[in-house]
Amino acid sequence: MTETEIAALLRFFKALAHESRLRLLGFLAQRARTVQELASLLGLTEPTTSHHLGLLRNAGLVTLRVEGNLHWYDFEPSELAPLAKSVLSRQNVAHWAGQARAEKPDRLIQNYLESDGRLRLIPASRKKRYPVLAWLAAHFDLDRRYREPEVNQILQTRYWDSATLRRELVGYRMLTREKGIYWRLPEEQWVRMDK
Amino acid sequence: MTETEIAALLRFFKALAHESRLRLLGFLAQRARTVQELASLLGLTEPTTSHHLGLLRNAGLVTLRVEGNLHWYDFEPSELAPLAKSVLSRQNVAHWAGQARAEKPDRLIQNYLESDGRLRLIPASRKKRYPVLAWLAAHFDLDRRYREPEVNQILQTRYWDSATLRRELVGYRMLTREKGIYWRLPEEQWVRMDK
DNA sequence: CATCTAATTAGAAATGTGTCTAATTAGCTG
DNA sequence: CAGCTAATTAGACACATTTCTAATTAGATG
Repeated sequence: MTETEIAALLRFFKALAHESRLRLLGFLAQRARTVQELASLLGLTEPTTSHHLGLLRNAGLVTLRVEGNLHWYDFEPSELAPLAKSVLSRQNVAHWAGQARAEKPDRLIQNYLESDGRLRLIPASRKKRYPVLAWLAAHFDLDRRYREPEVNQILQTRYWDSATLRRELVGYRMLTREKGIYWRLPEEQWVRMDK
Repeated sequence: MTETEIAALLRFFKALAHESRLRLLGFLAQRARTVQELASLLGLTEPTTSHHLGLLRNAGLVTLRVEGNLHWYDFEPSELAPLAKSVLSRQNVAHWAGQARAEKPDRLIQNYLESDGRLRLIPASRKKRYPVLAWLAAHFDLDRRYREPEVNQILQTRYWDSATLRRELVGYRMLTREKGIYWRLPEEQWVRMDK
């Protein structure tokens, strides 16, 4: 086994040898996320989060897609991390996330909220609409079924046009519907940000 | 995923996140070894080696079998390390060992050598004879074939009774013979110390 | 049982890693 | 282009890990 292969192996194991990074991978295995969202989920600052993401990227465990100002990281092991490709399934890794930190909504969402916490408007650009819809989806329990009036009622606490929100949520597969009954889908089934 | 499962996962990755420990695992994947032999192979002191072995053991990657005064460690992942069991084959891990450090024979062997480097006697106890025979086996190239007189000649540089040594080496499957031709076997085929 | 040997444990110095604040870069928005 | 936003980079400090020497433990040997 060559010098560089050992070095790659070492980078790989070192990347996984810290709780913050396991949790980061967990959240990324659920769906692609931006740095500030991850920082808020973990309760760390953005520079620290950025540092950890750099290590994960170096180990070939995550990818980065830059979209304007936003950096979308995703759990996507490369050939650099053959062990990861064969062993770490998205499903399993998603469980490493653990408890998210007290979810004060991140700045991006805050910008679209009134002081009373209601939505000012639905962001026009796809890349800003996505996190806002994700935040709305979190208003629903994963294991509960809802009838349409209930869905509307919940959404109306956040925005006057509940019908549009409902349609958008279904479009992104954050909610789904069958025979008039709605329920929330787990994040790994959402239409991915980057697709 | 529970608190303790994450903790176990973390112990596992941390155990693998240091070059010395990857190399230790490499040497152990070849065969069971004592602390002082490992220390000598890595070029570390015994306390340091002992410390690393403790971490590996805690992570469920190696086992320890005490035999009198000697502690035999072996690469033998437990259920504590499910990832290891499924992914880290003995064969592959053996390559992590890398270059052994300048092999000044360890104390145990030194005790059986004259000042000129010749063997004083063949240790009577199985557990001391084993490392001495391993040291003798290293006198032979892995990829070469030897005729019996050659084998005797090499062994006679170390001890007067080459015939007994030759028989012992074959018995432990450190050497093997077919139609009067001898060759050295890789360590993973030796009769294991602990069996 | 006195002594020797292999290993571990204690404790200290050196090195490495994680985290923060402050400064900087790069992209977007009016 | 002036100002704003998301992210990274720099630098400093705290915390954790590695490694050593010295002391201790536990088994073997005469």
